[in-house]
Amino acid sequence: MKTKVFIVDDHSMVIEGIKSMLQNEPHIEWTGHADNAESCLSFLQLHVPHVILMDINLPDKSGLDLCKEVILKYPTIKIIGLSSFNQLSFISKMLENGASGYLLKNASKPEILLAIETVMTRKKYLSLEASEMMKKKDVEDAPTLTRREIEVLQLISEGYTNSEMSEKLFVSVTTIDTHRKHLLSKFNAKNTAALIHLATQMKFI
Amino acid sequence: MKTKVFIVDDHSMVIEGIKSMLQNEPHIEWTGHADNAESCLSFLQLHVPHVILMDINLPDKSGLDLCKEVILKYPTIKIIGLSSFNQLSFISKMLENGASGYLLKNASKPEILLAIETVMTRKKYLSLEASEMMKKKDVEDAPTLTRREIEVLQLISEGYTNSEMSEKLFVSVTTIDTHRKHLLSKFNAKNTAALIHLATQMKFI
DNA sequence: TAAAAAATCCCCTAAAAAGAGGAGTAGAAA
DNA sequence: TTTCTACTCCTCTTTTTAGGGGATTTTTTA
Repeated sequence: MKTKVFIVDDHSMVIEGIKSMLQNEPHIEWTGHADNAESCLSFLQLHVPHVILMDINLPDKSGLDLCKEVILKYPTIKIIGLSSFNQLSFISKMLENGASGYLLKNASKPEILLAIETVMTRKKYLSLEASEMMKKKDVEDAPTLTRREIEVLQLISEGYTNSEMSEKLFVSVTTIDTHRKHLLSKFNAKNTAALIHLATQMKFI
Repeated sequence: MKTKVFIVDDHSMVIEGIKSMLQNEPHIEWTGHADNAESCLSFLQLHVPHVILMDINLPDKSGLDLCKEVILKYPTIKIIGLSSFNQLSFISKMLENGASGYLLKNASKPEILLAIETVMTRKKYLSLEASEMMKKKDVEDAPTLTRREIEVLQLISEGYTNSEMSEKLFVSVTTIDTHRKHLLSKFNAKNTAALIHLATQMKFI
């Protein structure tokens, strides 16, 4: 079965570029294109593709809103967000709004084909660059920890209590307590639970 | 410039399959194949390809060792590990030994092309399945949580105390306490810190 | 519809963590 | 040489969590 692909983008260059890449692919059927949200929606009333490659910046409506709308009306359609920018906020919003994938506009032919193939099997596809972005997320505002703090943090996450740590590290319980307080304030965490959650997400542990 | 690709695998079916997929690709030059480590190494003395697709299980030597050896002698060569198994230990060892990528033998044509393209630009490529594996790790022994438990778990990780949660969820503090106890026992965690650490790693939160 | 699972509520005690202070020492960097 | 940072140690009080029970009422689901 051929995968029916549709594209919405207001730059004809992008449309032509991708079209020429996909045109001769045996497993792809090019169903058409639209250069704005309005005409995309009217096309969908006549014909429902499997996959829509959707620009995030459209003239009449943001791709984010269009994405939400399309998914609501046609839940089977897989949407792959297209953008020139590798901005985290775009990527995550697009996925929140129901998109199955995200590609940069300079994506290569094999990458586009892989993305289409991947979303068709009910999986998500993020471009390498995009998934890198998703990974780092909060690494920006990660605090700077001292050697001892990292050590204590690690032990806390393993379930050690203060007194157990003090024995393990040959220091007083109050010392451990101090490190712990410093960790809480550096991470701006209300308590241990929040601390460990943040620290784990930020890959400290 | 064409990318010179070489393959080492003792199954001729795999070689033929991949060869037929890559043969007519304009950017790929098929330089040949070997069915064991020995003949691979002697081929490399005559001709250095850009990319080697390397099986992990070879008759005379493990792909892991061959990988290390090739990288040592020819540091410019990019190696993509091939395996039928999606085993975490293989994947990580292959990468430790200098490989630039990892593909399952049932990889599709676009995925192979993308992998080659990706490693050629000095980046790493892991198959979707492989990178999923790298992510989830311990998901196997993840406990089954109830709706309420997940809800409470989430709030704990955000730093809520029992009394705060009881207000938020309109239940008694003792109820929250019970959910908490169940969480600790389900995760086999000694305390909240260990609980949140495990739950975060297992992507519950 | 009956049994199982989930969610709710309660008791008690002990242990651990949080919050608020202050303070001395060794070593590195300015 | 001074200043800064990391590491260490302390007291005291309050809050929160853990560990041990037990019990009732809704929902699921077989």
